[in-house]
Amino acid sequence: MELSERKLKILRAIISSYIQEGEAVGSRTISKKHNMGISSATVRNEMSDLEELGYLIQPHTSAGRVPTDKAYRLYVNGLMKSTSVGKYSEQINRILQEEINEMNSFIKNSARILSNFTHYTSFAMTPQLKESKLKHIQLVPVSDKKILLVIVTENNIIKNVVFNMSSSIPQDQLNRISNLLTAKLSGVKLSMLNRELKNEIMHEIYSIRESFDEKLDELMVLLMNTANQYEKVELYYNGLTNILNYPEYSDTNKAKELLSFVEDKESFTKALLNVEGKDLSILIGKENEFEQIKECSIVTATYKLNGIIIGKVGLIGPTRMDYKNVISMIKSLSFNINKLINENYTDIKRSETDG
Amino acid sequence: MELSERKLKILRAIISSYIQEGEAVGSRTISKKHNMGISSATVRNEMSDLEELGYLIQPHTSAGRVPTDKAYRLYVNGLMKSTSVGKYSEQINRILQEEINEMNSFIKNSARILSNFTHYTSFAMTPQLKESKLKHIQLVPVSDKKILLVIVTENNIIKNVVFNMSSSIPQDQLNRISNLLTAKLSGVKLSMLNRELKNEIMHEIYSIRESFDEKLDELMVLLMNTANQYEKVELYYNGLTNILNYPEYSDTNKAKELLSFVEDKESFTKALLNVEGKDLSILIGKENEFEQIKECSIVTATYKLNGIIIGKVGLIGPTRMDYKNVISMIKSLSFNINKLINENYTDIKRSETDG
DNA sequence: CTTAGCACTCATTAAGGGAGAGTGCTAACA
DNA sequence: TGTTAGCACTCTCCCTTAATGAGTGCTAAG
Repeated sequence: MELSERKLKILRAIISSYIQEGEAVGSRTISKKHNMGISSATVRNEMSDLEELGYLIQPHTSAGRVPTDKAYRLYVNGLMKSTSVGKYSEQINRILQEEINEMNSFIKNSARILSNFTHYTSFAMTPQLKESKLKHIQLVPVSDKKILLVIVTENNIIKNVVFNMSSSIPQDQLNRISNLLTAKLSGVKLSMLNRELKNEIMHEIYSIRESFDEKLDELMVLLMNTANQYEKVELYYNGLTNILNYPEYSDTNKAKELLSFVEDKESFTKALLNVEGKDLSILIGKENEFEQIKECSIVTATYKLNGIIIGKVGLIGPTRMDYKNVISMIKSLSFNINKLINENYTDIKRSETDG
Repeated sequence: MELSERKLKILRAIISSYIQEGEAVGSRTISKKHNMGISSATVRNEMSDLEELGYLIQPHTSAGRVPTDKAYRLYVNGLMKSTSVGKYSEQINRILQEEINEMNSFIKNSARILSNFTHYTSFAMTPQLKESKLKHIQLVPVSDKKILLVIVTENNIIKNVVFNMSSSIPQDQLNRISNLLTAKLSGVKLSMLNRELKNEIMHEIYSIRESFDEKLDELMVLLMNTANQYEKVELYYNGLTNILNYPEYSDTNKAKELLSFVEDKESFTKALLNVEGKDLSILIGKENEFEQIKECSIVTATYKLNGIIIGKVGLIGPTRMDYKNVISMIKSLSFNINKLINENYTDIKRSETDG
């Protein structure tokens, strides 16, 4: 059944009001404050219909009405006035620039911006790199038997891993091995590292016959074994306590339940990875998979590198979320993230000085 | 005025009970449950004295009594049965080992252990390195004009900074510069980097006359300018929401006030740095400097490298904290942190292969 | 010095009773 | 047929009142 123009108008008014005030909306409020030129009785009739259709519920008989998840869904799908990329775009761009040099700081900064501007709890995932290609490998001596492996991807993203070797390798050999590995592995995807590639490369390398074979072998094993670590995604939050601003969570137990869920990075990351990778995804209330967040909405945006999604930013708040503002904000943010990432972390032809 | 043996016994019983239950303790409870062989009336007389002496207060006339900060101070200073290094020491050691290779992960892990074992909110500061000496410097090409600077200190701690250069430097030159910088700067304290040292070193280097002077100059300026960044301390939390378990914070506003304070890493770090650097420091209630935590206790332990304090771990909770357990736990933890750090991150004679 | 006894205090809880917000329904009106 | 005024009804919220009970301080006797 299609909703009449008037029903839509009333529904929108109710949703707006509820998002603002957080209290059940009565017919009189709508009739008066939103100058509909319609009496409260008429509004009541319409509201009664809207309730029957599943867009509204009454907390109790003599309360006003509250929008359902279905109503919010309708709202974000088009009922709210569509939002352009927000007015804060330039400001966001400026703040993002401040931490552009290092990817993780950049992402951390993104989360901070989002919660500062929206007053919800924000989060940001660092890039997944399994599809990234290696560009440069550098081994750095740390201590006698510890070696730092620095990986630079073609996206200019940097990863560190420390290895424990069974015996020490002198500096000049480390440099030679670094050059060798860079030459052999550059252009190879991180996700390919842990395959039979190792044997193949070892074969090639053995044919050159260097004097540090057995060490190189051990090194390769370690390198391959820890390859899956590079996929490890970090999650940053900001504004966890913002949740406590909303009357929905004035009950400590409710607040605790939600905060504990969010604070547990592992399960929350899992939940986020499950979210479909659309440019902008909005999950409202019971659309969420996990019980603890079925009264929340999660808005996430992706960021891409060369067209491939590598991470997500977003925020979580009560279903009564200021979607309009939030969406405008998150669009601005992800627009700027994408722009800056692709300016600063994009694939570049390998420098001729390599190898 | 000295407290009589009996007064001390009663006070200890009250504190224990209040730490356990979180509710004002009455004379009857003490007389009965702690089998003192003393009537409640006698206990009342003693409690009245203790109140006059500032060890107890009554929330209201007909409530039992609650220990004051002064009472907790007495308690931790010796009233509670002294704690040995706890029984979980081995378990802690095992868990710490899992993330031993990289300092920041190690510290993050420490915070996790602390909150998991105590159910309070824990925190851990990453090492301050201004007193650390450089051991190795490696420049790694990232993109055309971006260079990664990897610093390894004599403590085997690794720091990364990405620079933007005005022009590109080929790989082989980067290696030569790296070697040069390692040779010139190893043994130098990080805190010395931003001084006139630069000019001195440049002087020396100029005398060697390489072909890339102006780039090196730029690089040195960047390196020196960002030197203060190496001191930047990171703060990790764990179990933020544990605070919500305690009835003291069943009021959302109180919880929010505290959580916001703790969540603000900058000001909280500042607060922590102000704490005197004893092996074990306990700040009870109003002993804390900041208004927002004057109803909390903060227990911190330091960790050292070669006898120098480089960081802190600790936890925050209501003044009604289970000091006995907490102190035992944190002693175990810091003991193991110190042990492992000094095994894995201790100064080592520079390898002969350097330079 | 200790303790039994007792009056007193005060938080907590439950019950009762407006007040107010909002509804549903009906009947009249355009 | 849709709209609206009117009204009874419902239910929450808040205030008051009263009962309960935990715990105290004081006194007087042991």
